[in-house]
Amino acid sequence: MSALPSSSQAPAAARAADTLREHIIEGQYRSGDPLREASIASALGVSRNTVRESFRLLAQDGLVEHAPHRGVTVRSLTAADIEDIYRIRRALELLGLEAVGPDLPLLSDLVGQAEEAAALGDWAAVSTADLRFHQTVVAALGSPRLDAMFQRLLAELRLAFAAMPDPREFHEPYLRRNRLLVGLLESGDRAAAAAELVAYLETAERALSRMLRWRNR
Amino acid sequence: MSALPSSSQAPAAARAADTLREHIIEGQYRSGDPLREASIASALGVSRNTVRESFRLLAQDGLVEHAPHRGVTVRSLTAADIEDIYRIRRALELLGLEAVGPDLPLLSDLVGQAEEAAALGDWAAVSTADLRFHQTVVAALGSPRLDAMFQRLLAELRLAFAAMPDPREFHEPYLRRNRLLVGLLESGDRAAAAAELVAYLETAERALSRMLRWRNR
DNA sequence: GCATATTTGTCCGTATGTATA
DNA sequence: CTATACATACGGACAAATATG
Repeated sequence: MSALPSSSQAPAAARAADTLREHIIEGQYRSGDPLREASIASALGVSRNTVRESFRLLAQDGLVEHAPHRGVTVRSLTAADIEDIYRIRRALELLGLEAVGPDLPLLSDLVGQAEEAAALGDWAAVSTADLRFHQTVVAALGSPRLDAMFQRLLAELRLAFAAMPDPREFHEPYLRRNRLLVGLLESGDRAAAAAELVAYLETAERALSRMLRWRNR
Repeated sequence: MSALPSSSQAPAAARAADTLREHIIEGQYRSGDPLREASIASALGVSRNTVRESFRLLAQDGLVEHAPHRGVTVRSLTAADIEDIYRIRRALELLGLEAVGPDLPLLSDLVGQAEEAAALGDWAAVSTADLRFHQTVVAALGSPRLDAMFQRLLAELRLAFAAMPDPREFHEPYLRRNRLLVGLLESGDRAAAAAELVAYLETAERALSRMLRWRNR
């Protein structure tokens, strides 16, 4: 499933990419912000060459954009991006739902993790557990390539999550919905589970595109 | 639709990646072959830094693998890879087929290009036109992300194509099948078109996995 | 539109660590 | 186990493109 942080003995470029990825996901840079090679190099204590390599890695995740001679900027999502992402989510997660079987306890456990994080008010952790939940649904399809693609997709989504003004208001409703979804799956009611998933995605997409429209004036 | 070669004034890393991509696709390196930074740098007349950056770009296409402290090697596909790729092709191209409409003349034109290339015995060009044909089918879905993913998928496939002993025997049958497919679409018989596409993919997958099994002892 | 400052693009030399014959 | 080849990483330098006043 990857998405693991690189160990301390991993290549410097990978470690640099990890810290930058975290900073971006946590919203420490805003969409469109330029990432200057020199300042980041000195901030992370690595050379400019290493920073440039880490940029290429981040570009693979869709978290930054690279424009020749203008450097990289934090990716900024448009309304069309949100639409595209959620269209694909609907298609893939619905397919995945039909294949979910032995992973059900894992899904239930992930909802539990999200609930614990919510109790602590750690909405970043809630978000992480939520995304891992949906990644697990897709993983039921057993396709490494779809897994990788979906992971990039969710990484992009975090850009939008980071821009949400009230994380709690955004993430809290999904706790109950995911719990409900697991219940429906456990009771074997696939049709109802599918309907609930579609409704979930619909709600999230609306909230995000509303935020985007608001943010872009 | 991208996949365009970088212009001569593009960054050196991008140009180097283009050259290497072409070499790999044309089968000048065999699967598993190591790509040595130093030798490639001197061969292309660029610095090792630039070569390293180009490696990161090629990794995005899935054409090379990067192992820490062991450098990059030309990706080698397994039977599981072929299976995964064709499962996704079936799903995406069938969806795309339903959305094909105003692109029909373009599809017909691409088959024409393939036929011309075949007449000249240029099987690499036949392969390119064929892949572009299927890329166009998926493009009918109108999703930039699915387009990008599909392009990576087809780039990986070319690794297997390059390993085919007799390109003509492999590619020739698909000319007629694509022409047939366009005819069925033009006559509006979507069901028959879908069936033909599935049969096409089945044949190709079989041929490739047979080759893989033979090649790996 | 021009001159200047900033930043990226690219190369080189070198030192260190890692894997393998 | 040692030797060697190679990747990793740094820092400095300069050219080229872009942004800024």
